[in-house]
Amino acid sequence: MDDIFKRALSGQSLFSNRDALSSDYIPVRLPFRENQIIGIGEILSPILHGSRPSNLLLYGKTGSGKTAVARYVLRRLKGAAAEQGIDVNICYVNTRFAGTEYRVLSNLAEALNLKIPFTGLSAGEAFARVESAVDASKSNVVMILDEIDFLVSNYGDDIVYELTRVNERLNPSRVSIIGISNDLRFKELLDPRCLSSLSEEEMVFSPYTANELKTILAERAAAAFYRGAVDEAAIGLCAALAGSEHGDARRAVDLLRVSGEVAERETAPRVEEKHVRAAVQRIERDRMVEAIRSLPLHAKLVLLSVLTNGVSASTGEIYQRYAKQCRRIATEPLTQRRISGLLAELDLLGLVSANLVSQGRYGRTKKISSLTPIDTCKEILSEDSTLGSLLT
DNA sequence: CGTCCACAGGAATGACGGGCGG
DNA sequence: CCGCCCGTCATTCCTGTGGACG
Repeated sequence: MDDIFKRALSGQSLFSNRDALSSDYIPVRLPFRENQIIGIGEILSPILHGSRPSNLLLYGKTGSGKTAVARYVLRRLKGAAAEQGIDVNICYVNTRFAGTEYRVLSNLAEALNLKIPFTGLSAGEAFARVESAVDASKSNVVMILDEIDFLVSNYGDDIVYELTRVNERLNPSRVSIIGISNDLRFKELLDPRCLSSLSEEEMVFSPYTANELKTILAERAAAAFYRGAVDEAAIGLCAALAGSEHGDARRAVDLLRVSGEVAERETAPRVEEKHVRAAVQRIERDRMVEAIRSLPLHAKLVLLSVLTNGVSASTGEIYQRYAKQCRRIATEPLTQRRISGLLAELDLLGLVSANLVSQGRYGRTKKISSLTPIDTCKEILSEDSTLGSLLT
């Protein structure tokens, strides 16, 4: 332990500023997004002479810089407005992290320095409070609704619609909305009345190319690591791995950070390609471990049933097995309908693969097979004391 | 060419633990 | 303390369906 601290103190650490690789870091420069930055700046600039800017919709796949660009421009705008004595409030909410309609509202309220109990109010009441907070602020409020496609596809467009209409009732406060969507077909989900007011302006973010990723990573690396602490080949590999997916910059940056941590832990003098490869494994494993750990009991039981069932099995077979496991630990099994739902969730988490197959005369079912290494999986499941006796 | 299997997956509903304002 | 509303998880009931079998 002393050694670790000593090394950290004596400057053996590879990171000079690890935060530069964290997910909510907004870099000083956003290469390859100049056009979007200027475009959004122009769209929002009416704020500076006291009128309401158009609402705006940003499209693009994950890690294409939408969020970073939006936050970057708003930060600059806020600064410029402050010089003019204009008050700008920025509310950023990631609707998927927020989870529910209600929590989106509560996050918006929080950004306006309004405390809303995390449960207990009706959605209407919560909305009214947000609105009155906006009113009371007597300022320009810009709301960024990140991953807005999640909100709309799960909870409908009521909130979005109401938010776009708030301006009709408020004076002098003004609300403008920046919606950010990962789903390019998002517009189809939206009611036309809502669409026209939300997407007064639109902007598409195309994925970064592998070369662009490389430049971006090099800049981040320069900010985050000491000089010479990262091999250029390692950066190239990070970029290539993330680029082969769809140019996801967030993934690339995460990968680089974890690579750095791996290298640091083995006290390597610099980050090399092998550390990147190890990082890929670690990220995947961590994701899996975390996913399994946070599973509720019955989902774990279902997962266990899938694991112990050889290559692949139908929903019905899994259910039989699951019910048996339940009896062994004296737990009331859930219904098959529910298990079907849990299997779908496990599929979504990537812990299990479920494929719909039709066997004609012999019905239609999902063929379920495990995607996770059985041993690691059991190891994590065995942390749950209620499952202990099932794992021998 | 229709039947009918073995489920998928939507909708409505309810139990539960929690917090609200009065 | 009450009546109300919340989100979450689960149940019940339901309609839908691809294709081998007859």
